[in-house]
Amino acid sequence: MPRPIEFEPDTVLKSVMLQFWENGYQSTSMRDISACTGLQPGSLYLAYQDKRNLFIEALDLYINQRKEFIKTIFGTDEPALVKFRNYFDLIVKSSLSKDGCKGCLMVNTILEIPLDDSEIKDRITKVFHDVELIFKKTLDDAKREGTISKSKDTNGLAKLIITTIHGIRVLNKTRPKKSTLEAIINNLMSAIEQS
Amino acid sequence: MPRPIEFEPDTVLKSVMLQFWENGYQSTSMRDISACTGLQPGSLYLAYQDKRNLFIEALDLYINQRKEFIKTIFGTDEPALVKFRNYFDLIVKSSLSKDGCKGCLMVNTILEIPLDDSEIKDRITKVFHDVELIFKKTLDDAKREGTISKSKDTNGLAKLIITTIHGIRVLNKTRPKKSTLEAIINNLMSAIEQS
DNA sequence: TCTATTGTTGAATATTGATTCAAGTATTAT
DNA sequence: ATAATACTTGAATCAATATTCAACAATAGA
Repeated sequence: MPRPIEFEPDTVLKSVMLQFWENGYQSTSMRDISACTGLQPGSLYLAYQDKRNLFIEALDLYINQRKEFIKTIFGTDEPALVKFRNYFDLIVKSSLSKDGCKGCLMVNTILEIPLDDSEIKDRITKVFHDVELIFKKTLDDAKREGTISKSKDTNGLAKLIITTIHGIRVLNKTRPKKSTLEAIINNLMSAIEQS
Repeated sequence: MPRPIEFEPDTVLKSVMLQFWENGYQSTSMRDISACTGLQPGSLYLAYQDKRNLFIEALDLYINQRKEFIKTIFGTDEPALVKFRNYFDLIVKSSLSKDGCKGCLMVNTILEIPLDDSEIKDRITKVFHDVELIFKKTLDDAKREGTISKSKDTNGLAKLIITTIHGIRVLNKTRPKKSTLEAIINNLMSAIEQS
């Protein structure tokens, strides 16, 4: 009976996500969103309630993409240290790409949102924690494979790794050179492998 | 001849800086600034031209405070590795304080400002670079003191350290536990000292 | 005391923002 | 075809924003 939707939800949400990623939450106006999606305010509000909710849906899309990305790297049966090397190489590669300066939407968001918006903050914090856990498990694998010392604090090392990744996302805003990123990664890899 | 200024510029600029630090550039309105300083719009605009310029002056105040902080730690004649330990301890301490979740105004800002605002971006990038250089020199001191291996890549290690600090500033938004921060720092210290 | 100069006030302005809504439109079941 | 339903349109609304300005006030030199 009803009139069918004219836009493709996946396409629209992706455009919205890219817009928020590039300009941040506050600096993206509903008019920008109207422009980049081709949807009029009425359609946007009917489909997504309000700006904040639209943002959350866009953020979720980003988060799911990231989770997929992590899974494709750490879900393989490669040696643990190779997984890290592959992951770091891709981080460097994306950092150097045209869009590298956009950083990470989760990192950008957690710094931008008001301190009291715990819904969004908790969503992002949870992802950080999940990723950290994947790092820890992979480091434990490395122990079992005999490629890192049994005495390593894999828990703390996992925390250092994700913290460094966050730091690189900050650094990306300054358009770092390839040699800079590689130096960071090489020293981080040394910290993982050493002793 | 002229009527003298009624407010204390240092006090006003400090209030403004704290406001921007807590809420970010976009989320701080001129009305907020009027409220937190007690100055009326007319006075603010006469003294500081516009919001962006006021922000830059507040940012400069923050930057100078940070430079002082770094100088008090790395300008001493303590052993190089003790300087780093002292610095990290203070980072942890401030991260755990009530205001720790505010992060670092420079990090917050470089993520929030539009990608094309190179004046502010370059100002912050330069500070990051200066700090990195202090780290590198201190690491070179450590080599001379014989507390780290001569084969260490002090340049890259300095980059890893500042990147980790940036990462901690991101992490601070998630209200990390003391043990988390200490684990990161301990593993970073290991990376500095090892082999 | 008077005047030139600069600081202060807070209401007014002009712009932009998110959001709403009345009117129109496309579909499908009848 | 028609009715019922849900989507689309884009102008209208309402609040908030940065900024300006005319009136007033305080100082210091004459």
